[in-house]
Amino acid sequence: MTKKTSTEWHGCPIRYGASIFGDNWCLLILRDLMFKSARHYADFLNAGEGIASNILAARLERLEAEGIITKLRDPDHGVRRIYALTDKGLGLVPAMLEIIDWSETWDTQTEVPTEFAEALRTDRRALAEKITAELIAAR
Amino acid sequence: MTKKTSTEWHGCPIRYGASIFGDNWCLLILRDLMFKSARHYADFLNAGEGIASNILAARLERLEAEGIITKLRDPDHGVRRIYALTDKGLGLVPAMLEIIDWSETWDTQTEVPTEFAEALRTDRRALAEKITAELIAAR
DNA sequence: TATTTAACTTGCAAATAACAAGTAAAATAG
DNA sequence: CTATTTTACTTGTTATTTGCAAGTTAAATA
Repeated sequence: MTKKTSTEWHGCPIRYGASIFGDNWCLLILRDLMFKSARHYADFLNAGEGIASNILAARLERLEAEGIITKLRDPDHGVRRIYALTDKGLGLVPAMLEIIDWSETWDTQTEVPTEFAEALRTDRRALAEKITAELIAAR
Repeated sequence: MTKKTSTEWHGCPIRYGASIFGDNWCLLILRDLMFKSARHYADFLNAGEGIASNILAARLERLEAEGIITKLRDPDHGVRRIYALTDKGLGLVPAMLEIIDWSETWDTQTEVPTEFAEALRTDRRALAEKITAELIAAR
């Protein structure tokens, strides 16, 4: 039996992962960063999910503190900040793709573009690398 | 650019996934089911994370309502219930493995057994299938 | 110099979680 | 066959978090 014992798994990876992944708003912010080209505060605020401004600020701060995103001045517009995924944040792309695949498989309401679903099924690693490369190019 | 538009991604897979994955306690319950052979209410309650009994009951109900777990009488002990992953729940094993891998990679505190980490890196699909097969055999 | 833009902050009401204790049904012990 | 224990919850209360509406601040544009 593949089994955890409390000694073998002392620093539990799921518990750590849950500190970021186990939060509804963090997941949606990461989605916007990865798949919706969100970069500015207002992008997340107006992403259509209805996140409150104080909650958004708190989550961005948490993600930054965890080293998952960076917050930098926008050189084109000094009052703006640009939020971007760090390498650690980009490391979550494969996990996100798994969740997308799972939702597509099991939730009838979920509608993923055919092209994307196809890429997910046929060459997931390539898709992850493509998305990652694009995000690196854009930052 | 790989990009979501609101029309193409109407039933958003991340939003759906977040309804289960985006919850700390749900993630830990799924972990216990997948990797710690948890089956009974008390197993989750005493998993060491300190979940409150009312919260546990609420989460188990939600997971059951979402079709991710089943709740059945224990034939050996009528007052007991056995909680087990459905096929839909088993479908989350790969996503969980991605999170484990990510935590192992990026969190210094996380300690995954060497054998497990090795299997994760060399043959992830095989590992997912092995875990899934074991869980099916046990239910 | 005055207004607007963009990123937050603040204060408060409502919802959710955590804590401690209690209940109910079935099993075991005497 | 009755009394105790086991197991899975529920209930009531307090603490924490969220959601909402409005306000603040710094930089850009008019």
